[in-house]
Amino acid sequence: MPTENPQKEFTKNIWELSIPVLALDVVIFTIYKGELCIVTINTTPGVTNDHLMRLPGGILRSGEWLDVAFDRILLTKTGLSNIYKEQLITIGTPERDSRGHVVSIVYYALVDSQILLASLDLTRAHLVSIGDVLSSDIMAYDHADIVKYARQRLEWKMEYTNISQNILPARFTLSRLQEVYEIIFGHAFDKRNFRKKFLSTGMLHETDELDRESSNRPAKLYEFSDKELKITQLL
Amino acid sequence: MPTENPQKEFTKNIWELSIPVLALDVVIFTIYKGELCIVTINTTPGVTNDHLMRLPGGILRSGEWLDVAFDRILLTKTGLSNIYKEQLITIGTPERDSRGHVVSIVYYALVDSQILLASLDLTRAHLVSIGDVLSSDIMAYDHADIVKYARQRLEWKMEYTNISQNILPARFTLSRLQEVYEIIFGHAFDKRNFRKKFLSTGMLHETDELDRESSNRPAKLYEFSDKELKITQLL
DNA sequence: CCAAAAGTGTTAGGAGTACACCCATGA
DNA sequence: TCATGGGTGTACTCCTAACACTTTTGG
Repeated sequence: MPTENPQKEFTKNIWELSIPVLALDVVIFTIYKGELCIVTINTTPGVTNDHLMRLPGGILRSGEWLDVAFDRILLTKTGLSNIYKEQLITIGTPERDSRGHVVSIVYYALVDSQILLASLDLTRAHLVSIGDVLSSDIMAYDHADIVKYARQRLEWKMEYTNISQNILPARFTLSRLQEVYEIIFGHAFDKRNFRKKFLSTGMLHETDELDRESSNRPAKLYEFSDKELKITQLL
Repeated sequence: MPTENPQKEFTKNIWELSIPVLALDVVIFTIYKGELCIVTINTTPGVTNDHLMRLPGGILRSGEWLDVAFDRILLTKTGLSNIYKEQLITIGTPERDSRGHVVSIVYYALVDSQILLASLDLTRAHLVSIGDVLSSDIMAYDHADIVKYARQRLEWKMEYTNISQNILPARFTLSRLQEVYEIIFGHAFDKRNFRKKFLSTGMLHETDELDRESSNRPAKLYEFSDKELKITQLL
């Protein structure tokens, strides 16, 4: 039963209220060692089968804006902050969590792996490849289904928007951009056509900087001209 | 403060709880008298400025599946049942409702106007054209913004799926289908190209029935071959 | 027989796709 | 000088878009 002061014993009593509890979960995508990966955290021991992973998530507080809750939960669960996100879906099946009725607002997010690794708290969070998530039962609740759905949405969005900039560093070579697309779509693209298409959209801006990392011919570095989401058929 | 028996005094006390209240709202689209319209209901007197309309909506109950809540709220607020819907977005800005923090899961739905008019409870619900919704301040809260967003999503979905079947009767003429597209997109399409394109997708199935309503040459009636959502570039 | 909507093909231009060689650099 | 990835153009095919007349019916 609810207490006289619900704010004080928040986590203890919310499960006993007469309305569903609102949670927020996020599928954080990055590209790491040539694979599309997501960030997972350990499940609370005792609540689900141990050894299972879950998506970073937490409970929304009263009066808290969704964006604020997102940042708070992201930071406390993974150590990350200020990453690109979009709302994906809200899931409300009552049986999802054994503790009570949880309705979960799910986001997906994109982050460059360099930025990710610089602030990810590896004592709590891990990187798992999409292949592993979808082929083995390592995710608790229905989180593997959510990841599958998020991956599909990501693919669609990559086809007709400039969101790929959020999974890359600010400056990148066209070969790297193409590699990102090939990893996410799971097949190769023709180099000349890919460049032609992408450059013709006007979404990219050529810098006067060269990539000096490789021991081959240095590649030109590009950046996206618009930081905002822009819609253009790409592939 | 919460009572000893929150279930009993449900609507009175939920505003005082420590977590946000979850609501469900729906933008119901139909085509009526050559215009794209939505269903609105009156706002509760005293809660907002009177004379304002709002989207049909209600509070989600604990343990209630989203689909069940949707059907319940739809029926009690409008008299409708069993209509096509998709989840649109979840909005959680704390200031939306003056009574407290409401997080609202918004759906959009499509229904043929004949079916709509057969069961819509006109004492509580009304039809308003999209033009009126967007050009005048007749919607309470942020509901006009939601409608605008829903209309955009509808347009996108019409471009590459077979959802238009849900705003039409089971059998319809190609001219009627084209008219629906012209109303929603706000411009004319070439008759021959439109038919060619639509028929080439294989989404339509020609029946042996003719439309005998008009005083002109009777048109063939078609139906969609798949009831499920099917994805194909259309326009 | 007239008015009104149904129904039907062709062509020209643009976009997409397939394809192979030279270039610049560091080791 | 060699290995490696960077960078470029063309031809063919397919899809898109523009366009006008004949057919069928009810009144």
